[in-house]
Amino acid sequence: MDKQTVTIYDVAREADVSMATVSRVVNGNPNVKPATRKKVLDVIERLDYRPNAVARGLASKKTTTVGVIIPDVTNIYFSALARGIDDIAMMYKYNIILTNSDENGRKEVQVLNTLMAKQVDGIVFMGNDISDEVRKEFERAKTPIVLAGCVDDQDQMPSVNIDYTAAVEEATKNLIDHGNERVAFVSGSLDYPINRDYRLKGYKQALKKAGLRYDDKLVFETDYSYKAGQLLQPALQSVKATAAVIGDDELAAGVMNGVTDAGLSVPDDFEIITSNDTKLTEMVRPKMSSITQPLYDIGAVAMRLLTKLMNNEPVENKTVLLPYGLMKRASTH
Amino acid sequence: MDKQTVTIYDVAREADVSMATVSRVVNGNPNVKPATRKKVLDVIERLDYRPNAVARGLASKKTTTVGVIIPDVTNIYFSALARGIDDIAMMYKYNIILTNSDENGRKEVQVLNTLMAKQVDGIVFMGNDISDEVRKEFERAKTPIVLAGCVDDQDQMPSVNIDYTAAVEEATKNLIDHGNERVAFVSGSLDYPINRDYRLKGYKQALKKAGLRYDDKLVFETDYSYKAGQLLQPALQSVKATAAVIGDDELAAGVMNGVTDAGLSVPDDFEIITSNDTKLTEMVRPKMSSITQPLYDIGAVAMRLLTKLMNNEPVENKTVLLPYGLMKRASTH
DNA sequence: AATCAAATTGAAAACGTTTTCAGCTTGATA
DNA sequence: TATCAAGCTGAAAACGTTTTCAATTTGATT
Repeated sequence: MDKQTVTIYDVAREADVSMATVSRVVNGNPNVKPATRKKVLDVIERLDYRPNAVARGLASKKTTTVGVIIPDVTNIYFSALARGIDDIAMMYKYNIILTNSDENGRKEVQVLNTLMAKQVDGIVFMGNDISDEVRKEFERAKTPIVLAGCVDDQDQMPSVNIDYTAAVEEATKNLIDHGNERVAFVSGSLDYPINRDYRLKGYKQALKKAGLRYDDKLVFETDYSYKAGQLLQPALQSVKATAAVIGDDELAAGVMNGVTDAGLSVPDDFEIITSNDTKLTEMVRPKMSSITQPLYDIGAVAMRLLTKLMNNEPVENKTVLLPYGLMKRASTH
Repeated sequence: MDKQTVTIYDVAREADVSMATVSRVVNGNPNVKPATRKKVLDVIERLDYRPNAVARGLASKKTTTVGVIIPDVTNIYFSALARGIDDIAMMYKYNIILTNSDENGRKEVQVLNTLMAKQVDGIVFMGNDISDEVRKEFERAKTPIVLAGCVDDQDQMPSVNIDYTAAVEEATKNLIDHGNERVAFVSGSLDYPINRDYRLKGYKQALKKAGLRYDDKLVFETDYSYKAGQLLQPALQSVKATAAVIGDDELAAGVMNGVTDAGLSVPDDFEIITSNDTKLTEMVRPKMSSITQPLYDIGAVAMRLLTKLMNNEPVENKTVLLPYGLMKRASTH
């Protein structure tokens, strides 16, 4: 039934050497006489021997596997990060255990436990928020953890992000400079520090510098979904907003289509700047102006940082900010 | 440095029982006296003991981990399947090792090897094609494999799909019924059986039944990308196509925007039906009519099927076809 | 030929579980 | 009270590697 599995012991016997020697050649240890190496390699080939990574993991206490916690793979923003993570992981011979958390604290805790149980060598965590329970798990972890596209308001964890405050400030300023006096701030939950402490702060700063009064009627807290955006149009109109900075591309697409479907023109009647510069921004009409973020790179750099941490290599800067930009497309003047 | 790790042995000692008993209570084996169970659970709690899944995997020969090979997580079609896979996996207490293959045969083979080395209990494979080398790896695998959104032209592997031929035939017929005599077929590589043997076949059947001549000038073979679609407009115009059935939503969005940007009207001058019914179809203007597929379910069902295979449960039907539909939106009359 | 360091090798002990099998308890039944 | 089955429990052998440490071999040097 089960296909026969050949072990290091079989190879040792056939090659007439010890397991230790086989282990050495498999692991590329140079302390093996070339002739012996060849002999062993031949047997390995003949028997079609594959080292068992689980046994290896147990003996060496390294699994070459890292955990990745993602809110939802289906979200184009996070999947771009995930792609960066996986590519770099592969480059460094790691595999990735990917799990969707739905930003659900309980699920996150549970997943963290499973990952630790599986002895992953490290973890990349994505999400908008780090709940207290999650933070507690982070602390008990025996394993390095880095945050990607996820801000730590207590500034303890290694992380890779952009300067959301500055980016939103710049975007808001841009809209104000176009003559908009009532710029809406459309965001995901303000319980998330990334929105409350960073993005909103940037928005307020821009207002202040422009001498505009902050009006919390212009702040819209919703969830990151296309649908939510679409339904926002009446509310936006009722507060006389003529522009919006929006925290997520799908949400922005929703807002834009809501506005457009209501017969208004983007950008003539309503200007929009979104935040993540995913490929969605180019697919939608008009194309959306956006804060640009190096999405793939955020994931890639996070994973690279993690490899250093896992190797106990010195790390100059544990919280890295990647450069952002502002990409003008057709949803702004 | 390394935080102390507590083992089953420590628990056994503290609770004054054997490892076997600890193992039993951890695994919920009923053959333990309630008093003993409580005693052990208390110690587990006190020492904060977590079973080591790697050791467990070695001893039990089960890792509760499955491999998932995906062309690109960033592709909204595949990420929808992936989400279905992960949810069901979690429901059955499995984790997922996710790796991007880029449809690259060599990478696929390499990944399969890593997955087998890591002793995954099963594999879900996504992709447009199964190369000979990949098929060979499938055959040596000691582990069940199921295909999701991936067709096996040799009809040997367990798989979950929709009836692409019938779906494309219906879509094409719909376009023809609207009076289009020159319906283009825009597809990914025709090296992929899913396109060559299934979708194209449906297209031809519809033509035939409508008494229209098959013209290979109307068949466009390209890659699944927005950009590729956008660039297709001049070619489509030069062969006087007035409608198209398109094999991928991003590609379709590209075609549609290409057509629109060239000053033509969709659907008045050009009708479009796309294939995957991802959320993109709703975000784009006009919204795209599409063949509907239960994307999430394809992944979910594939994973469910895999769990049965992993448990050696009897399976009635190894190649399942889920129902498809046709969703009329604004890109067709 | 003797010597010594370096290069190669192997024996055996981890690694932390599960699982088998035999033995011990227990309580009910005859 | 003797007997027996059922319920619990523990000892120890896997599982398939890596790793340590000592032993052996080798080759150059004197």
